[in-house]
Amino acid sequence: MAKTTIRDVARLAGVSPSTVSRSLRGIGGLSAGTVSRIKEAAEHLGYSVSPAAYRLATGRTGTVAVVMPYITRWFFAELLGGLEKAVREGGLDLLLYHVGDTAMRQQYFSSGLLRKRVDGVVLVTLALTEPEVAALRALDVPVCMVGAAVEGFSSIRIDDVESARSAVQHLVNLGHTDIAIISGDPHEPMHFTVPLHRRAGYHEALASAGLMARPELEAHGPFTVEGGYSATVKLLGRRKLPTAIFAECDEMAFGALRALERVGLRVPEDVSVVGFDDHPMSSYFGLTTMAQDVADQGRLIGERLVEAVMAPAEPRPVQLNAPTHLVVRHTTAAVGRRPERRSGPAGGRTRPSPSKLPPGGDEQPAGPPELTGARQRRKETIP
Amino acid sequence: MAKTTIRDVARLAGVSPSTVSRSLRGIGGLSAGTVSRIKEAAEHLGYSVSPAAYRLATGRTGTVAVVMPYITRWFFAELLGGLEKAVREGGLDLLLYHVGDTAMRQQYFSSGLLRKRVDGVVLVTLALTEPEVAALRALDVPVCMVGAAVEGFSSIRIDDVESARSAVQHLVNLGHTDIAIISGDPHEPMHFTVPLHRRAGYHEALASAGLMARPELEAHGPFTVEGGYSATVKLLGRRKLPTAIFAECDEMAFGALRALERVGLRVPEDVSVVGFDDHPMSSYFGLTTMAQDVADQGRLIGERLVEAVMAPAEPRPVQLNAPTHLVVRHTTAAVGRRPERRSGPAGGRTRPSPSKLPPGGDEQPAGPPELTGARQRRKETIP
DNA sequence: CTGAAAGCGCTTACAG
DNA sequence: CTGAAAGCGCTTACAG
Repeated sequence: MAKTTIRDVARLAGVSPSTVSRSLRGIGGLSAGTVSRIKEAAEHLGYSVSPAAYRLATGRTGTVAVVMPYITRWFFAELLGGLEKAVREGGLDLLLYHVGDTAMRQQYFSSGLLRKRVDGVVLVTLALTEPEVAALRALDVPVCMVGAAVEGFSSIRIDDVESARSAVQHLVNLGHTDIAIISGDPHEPMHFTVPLHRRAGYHEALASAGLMARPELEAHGPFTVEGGYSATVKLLGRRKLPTAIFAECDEMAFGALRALERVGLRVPEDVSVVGFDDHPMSSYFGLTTMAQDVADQGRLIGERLVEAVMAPAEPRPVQLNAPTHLVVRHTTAAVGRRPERRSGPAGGRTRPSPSKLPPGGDEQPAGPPELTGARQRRKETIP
Repeated sequence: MAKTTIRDVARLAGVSPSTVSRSLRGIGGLSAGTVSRIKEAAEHLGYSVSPAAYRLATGRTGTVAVVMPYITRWFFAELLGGLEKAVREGGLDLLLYHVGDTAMRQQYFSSGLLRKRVDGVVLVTLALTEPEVAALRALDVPVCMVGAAVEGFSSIRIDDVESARSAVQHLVNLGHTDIAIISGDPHEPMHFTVPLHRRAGYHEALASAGLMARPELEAHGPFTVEGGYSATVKLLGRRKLPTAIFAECDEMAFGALRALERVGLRVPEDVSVVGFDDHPMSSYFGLTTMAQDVADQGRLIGERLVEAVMAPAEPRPVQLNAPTHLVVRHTTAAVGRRPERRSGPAGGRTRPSPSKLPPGGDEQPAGPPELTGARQRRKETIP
């Protein structure tokens, strides 16, 4: 059954293989009788074209590659979901490539692993070097980018700078002046641009409010809960305590909330927190955040790629801009709402001892475990 | 450059194409000089074999398919990460297929979309029907399963029944007798077996403790935060309130914690909660849970598939068993630790009014937003 | 409207 | 140890 060839179908239908081929691809004006006879024969034999032969004959693979630096992180899984849907609905197969570090990048780009293998590629949040761009161009297939843009390639992205600026502006509007940022490591080897841009937006907001950017208000770590936790721990160990924290992604914000909780700082009374993404768990935390629709970005760029792959002539690249919007929940509040800080300009607040800060792991002091509690209050804050 | 063929290499190296082919595949005893000359020529021309031609000539695709019903949910994203790594290290490509509903299943299995397209397949948590199994066998390639087992296919899975039983036994050991379960919908159309098995384990634990299974202690929803939230809301709207809840996955447990919080029930004082999976955010919640290493399962079955695909003769299928272990944190406690419930066997507890339960969405009453607070207490419960 | 033939770029017995 | 040739299963000008 799986071995049925176009010749078998031709024989059974009493026509030549070329006719079968044309008929199957719906080409040319075949007589209706012939067409239905062929269709029947093909059905009867359970025939399906050999992708390998088709590829060799036409040069088209019917496949696109998705290349991303993470798979399990929320943003990437979400994007992959949207992409897969669009790509499959477009009738193409999706090849998944994970490039987690610079060594893997080498492999993928310079050694041309994608060559002759795909009809299109989408790169996710990868900041391409010149040689990488050149290698991609040499592939001579449509290339799409998510979260970055390169001349000649289609792309979709949010405005990270402006979105971050606006998130921080929300904090400024609430009267905060000591606004910290927990960001991605600006020196990590993959050179992701997202953290850079969001940090730039943070600085813009500060500057336009006439606030100084102070190094002691910046800390970084990976875009994970743990990364946000440890970055916040660093922040809390310094001389100057922030009254607000901008987290470059929600996962980091979750970690920040955890760290603040552990040292007894209340959110938003003592510290406001704003995140970025609107992760599905953010509403649980009542997290104020800059929302983006990631699955939709995947869908849109996927459709774009399908279109480019299918088109007889490659259409001009387009730069799509995905929207973001601030979702105000309950982790941000005006500075004025923290009455206990009014007692003095500088001395009215006790700094938690950094030495008491626990690591981010699982181990915790014994004592009566209580997770919820605080009924009256919390009942109104968490959906 | 991308158009270089084996003939070009042969010409440049001064040998025949067949020799080039052999040399490149490391076959036969070629003279060292020839080999290096060929290698040089290939390098110089930037030659890489055409996958399509290779496939057509050998019948091997160098590709495996991963078929799963979800992409973004934690378990699946995590598994995919492990799989991708193993598959790529094995030198194979990974084709991703999402089959989200029964209609898509039809497509994938009956219409033989995978035919001649892959050298192997891994199906994730799909409960295959007989025709589907037959279609898969007709593919005549190694098939691996995750979270399910079929005669003749290799598989990896945890013991869901036993693991769930053991999680619930933990609750029994703490003296709980009114133990509820929030489970996957037993009647959803995809017929996933995981919820069924975990529910069976729950019933086993109950039975062996001499406890009655009571329908009013069961509620279900999808394996998501929202699913767990709404299932718990259902639970709390009934006559009989549980003193403990077993959530079939951690995401549901998060939703349960949220719902309990909202009605002012404390965890674990009023209600104990145990989850399943050990999601990375579980330690944040101090959630007691039955842990499994999902990425490792992906890696193991991926290696197994690679091995089967590469082997000259298909090795015998193996059934791998992945371990689980209970991680006790702070959402479970002995019944005796809830002093306020001692006042009376049945009347000592106020049931929260179900009418006050809000929907799972984002909207919440205004009022002073407070997320953390309860400093002294919480600081000891959350890592 | 339909066939016969060449060609896509490899691999692999088969000869030498 | 190395070539020449057939074949993998399609598609597509090229004839008719």
